[in-house]
Amino acid sequence: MAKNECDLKSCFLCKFCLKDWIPAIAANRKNFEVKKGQQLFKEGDPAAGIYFIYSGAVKVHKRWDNEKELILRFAKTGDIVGQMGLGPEATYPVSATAIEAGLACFVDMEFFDSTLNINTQFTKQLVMVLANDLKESEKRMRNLAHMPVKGRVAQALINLKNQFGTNNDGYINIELSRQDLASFTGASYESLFRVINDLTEEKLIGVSGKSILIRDTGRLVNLTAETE
Amino acid sequence: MAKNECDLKSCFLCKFCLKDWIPAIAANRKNFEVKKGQQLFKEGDPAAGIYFIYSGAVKVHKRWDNEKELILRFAKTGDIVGQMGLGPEATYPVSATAIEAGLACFVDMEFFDSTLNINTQFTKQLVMVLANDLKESEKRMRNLAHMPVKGRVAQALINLKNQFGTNNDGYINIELSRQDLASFTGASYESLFRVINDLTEEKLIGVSGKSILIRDTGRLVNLTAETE
DNA sequence: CGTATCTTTGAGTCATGTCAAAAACGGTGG
DNA sequence: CCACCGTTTTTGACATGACTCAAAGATACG
Repeated sequence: MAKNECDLKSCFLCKFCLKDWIPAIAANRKNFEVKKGQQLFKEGDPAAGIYFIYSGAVKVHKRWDNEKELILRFAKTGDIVGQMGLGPEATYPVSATAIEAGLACFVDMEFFDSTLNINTQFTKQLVMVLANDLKESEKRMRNLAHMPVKGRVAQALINLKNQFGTNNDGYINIELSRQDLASFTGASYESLFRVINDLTEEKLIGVSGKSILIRDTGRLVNLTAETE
Repeated sequence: MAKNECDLKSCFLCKFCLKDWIPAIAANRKNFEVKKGQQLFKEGDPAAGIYFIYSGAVKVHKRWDNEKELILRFAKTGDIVGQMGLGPEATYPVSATAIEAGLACFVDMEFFDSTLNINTQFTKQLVMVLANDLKESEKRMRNLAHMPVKGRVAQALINLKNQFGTNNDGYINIELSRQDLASFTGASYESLFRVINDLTEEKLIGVSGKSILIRDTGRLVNLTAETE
């Protein structure tokens, strides 16, 4: 393999980049290992650049009140993190923290920006990614406003299953702390706990340690529609 | 003015488009008047294309439950609507309805897509717009999860003032029904009503019909920080 | 084996939504 | 100009979902 080609198949950056631009990427990217719990950046930091996740998992979250936070979304292999640092404001509006060790790639904003100027296909792909994130965000926003906690937990579990898939036993392929799951659904720790209990008793899900198994997708989906 | 040049200064599409692409735009766009209350599209509709708002005001909203909705954002002169129709899903995930009469421009998805392929500057601008929308959306999401209604109303009023400005008397330059204001803050009609009352009594705002005047920005901003 | 960190449970409180009904408003047509 | 009807505003009472607080069990861990 040529030294200046991307050796990582799931590199969003390389996948959609011009052939003759790839050497420049190789020269400008910084690959590095990420430890569990490591913070890639936090809200308020100067927006230094964009991160591409090769492996592992990262939570993107936003604080409220020094105590509470909301997890906005998760990024895993092939996803981008830090794109909200784009635009005139020079700081990240959110934080990004690894929940699973892995490998990431950093590209500084200046180089990223020049890529956007040069590479239409890449920029277009970014538009698609952002449009999708926006769609998801607006859907969750609506849910936060109108859907009760139980439905939101159901929705969160469905989303997690879609994003991370399941292992051999059918358990969702991500281990989240209860606290993180609560922050992801926008509920308190205790509320989440009780709902998880309910769902287990009603046999909609199964729990083993931190792993969660969806037993009855149909009824879980019903919870997300509720009054309809 | 040449017939094939864009005659509308606030056309996002033309402003960032290549000179030699503008004739193609002129041939492919459809300008039309929008009446108050007119629905540009509704969620579930096939994503036919993108709308550019020249004048007037449009709300972008998402239903819940046939009764309730959340207003996600407003679009006015220079803004784009329908961009969430981008991507593999062929339907709009939201609705767009005029709250003020005005002028809009429609470009079908196919042509829009080919513009994205050809015009890097335009595509890059779109990235910036989307990144900004995403930022705003995620902020509001966090607020919906953790900020009490009063703070959200305060935030909504501040946002409206920033987006629409004020008229000679200092009143925010948009007339929203109370119902719409409630849907925008993610609260019930009655809750919104009581909060507006409170704020008026506390002399943070003034109300005249549907128009609202911000009297004390400082204390209003405090409400959005609350416990900090 | 003791200390710290999570889990689990219970009880109490409060913010917000719901429901219902009265009052005010606005337009329309006679 | 007024009587009427539909809509929006305003108010009160109430129900309840969800958060908070606090404390007792577990579990991990050095």
